[in-house]
Amino acid sequence: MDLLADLEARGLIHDSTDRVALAARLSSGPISLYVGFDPTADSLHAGHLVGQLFLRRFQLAGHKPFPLAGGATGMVGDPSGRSDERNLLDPDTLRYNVSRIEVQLQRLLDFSPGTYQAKLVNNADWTEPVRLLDFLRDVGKFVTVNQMLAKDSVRSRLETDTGLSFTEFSYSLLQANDFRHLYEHEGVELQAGGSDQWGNIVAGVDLIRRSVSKTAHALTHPLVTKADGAKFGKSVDGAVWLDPAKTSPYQFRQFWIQVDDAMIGRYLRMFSIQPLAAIAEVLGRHAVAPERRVAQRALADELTELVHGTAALDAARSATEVLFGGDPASASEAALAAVAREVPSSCVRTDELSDLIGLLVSTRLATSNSDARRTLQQNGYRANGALLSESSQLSDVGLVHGRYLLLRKGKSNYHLLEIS
RNA sequence: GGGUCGGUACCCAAGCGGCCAAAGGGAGCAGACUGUAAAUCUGCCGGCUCAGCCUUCGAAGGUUCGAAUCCUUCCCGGCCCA
Repeated sequence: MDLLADLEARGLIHDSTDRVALAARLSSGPISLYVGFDPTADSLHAGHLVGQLFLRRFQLAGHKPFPLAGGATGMVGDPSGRSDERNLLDPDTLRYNVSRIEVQLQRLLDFSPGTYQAKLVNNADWTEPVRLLDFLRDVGKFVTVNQMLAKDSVRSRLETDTGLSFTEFSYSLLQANDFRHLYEHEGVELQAGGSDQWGNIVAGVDLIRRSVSKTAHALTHPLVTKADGAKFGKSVDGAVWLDPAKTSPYQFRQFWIQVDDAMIGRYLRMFSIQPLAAIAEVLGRHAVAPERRVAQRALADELTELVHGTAALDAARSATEVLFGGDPASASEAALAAVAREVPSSCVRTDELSDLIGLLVSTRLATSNSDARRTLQQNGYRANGALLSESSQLSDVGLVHGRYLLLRKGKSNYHLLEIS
């Protein structure tokens, strides 16, 4: 099965420029391609994985991937898919964000020397030196405002009260210039991205055709959604980040384990780099006994290892065994140490145990004293597996290994206390 | 600038002098059933030293025994006119 057919079967193709021409180009030999990531935050999130894995899939097929950090485009703000003007981030924040994202962009790809060696680029490198007048002559002259106004992202914004600033209006020119720059200096012939990027990508294809009379290709994937159509990549606590300091490997893995049955097949095809036949086999086993969550576990393990590494995956798994396995009171010391690294934890003195309500609030298992009381009345808390009530004394609960107290709210909210 | 309608808890949205911490829906939290799923059902969903008390209904003043509800001024938004 060739690469395009594989991507198609995985539900990863939303749109492309001339499909026949692209297929012909891909089969004629290695191609260089890029996917851009703007530094809107100091970490990428789960949704970005589709784009990152796009590069990975091409690299595995022998092509050369260019992950791009949007140091320049991030300064301007992409209006695509937004109903209002973005707040500009200050340059220091952007530089910091770029530095964080670059670390993540290097994780999933092979950077060792070879024909398909990945190369990290930052569009600030070639955009910042460009002089305004040169830009207007070398880029602006090849683009008509008529076309730009026709784009959905622009047109929808023209009808709003806030409008669209010239800054954001210009965004697609910068991205188009990126594509042309990479085409001319790195031989990049294909740009991929989410379906919301179609207009920006095609702007680059057009610019390349008009200014240097060459053919470049565009390929977009559908944006990932949840079963209810809600935005993907958000968990209870917010976005699912790739930065382990923001979303721990344990939480990251849990996010995938908790995926609906209704979506797991689709996600597995979109996110797993396993062959489709292997995925079909996993889904087959899952269908026989869905309660075992075979498919969710397979996806969770694969992605956790890919993003956080084998050691982090092992730690997350052993933490999971304690938290969702049997009695936490019988967990080994090593397993509890793993739990401590993966779920929120804190150290308290013995005398602090007497203030149950206060402790529930300070561990963030309750948002206020009232909330703590309510949840206690509703049998929402357990300590080392024992149900707590308003009159419970934590000092009466036996510590595990003489110093651990595992607090749990509901089914999957934990906080580990280490008593000193 | 004139007119007019509106600003209520995380969001939408009732209430229009006491029965209002404020209907209803959504989101969220807990419980039941399950499979760390979905659906369904139940409870909760401002705060507190919790049978009670305190602070809220754009802001500040005022009328009243009593105001989210009436009056004044101001701020913000929709629509119409200029």
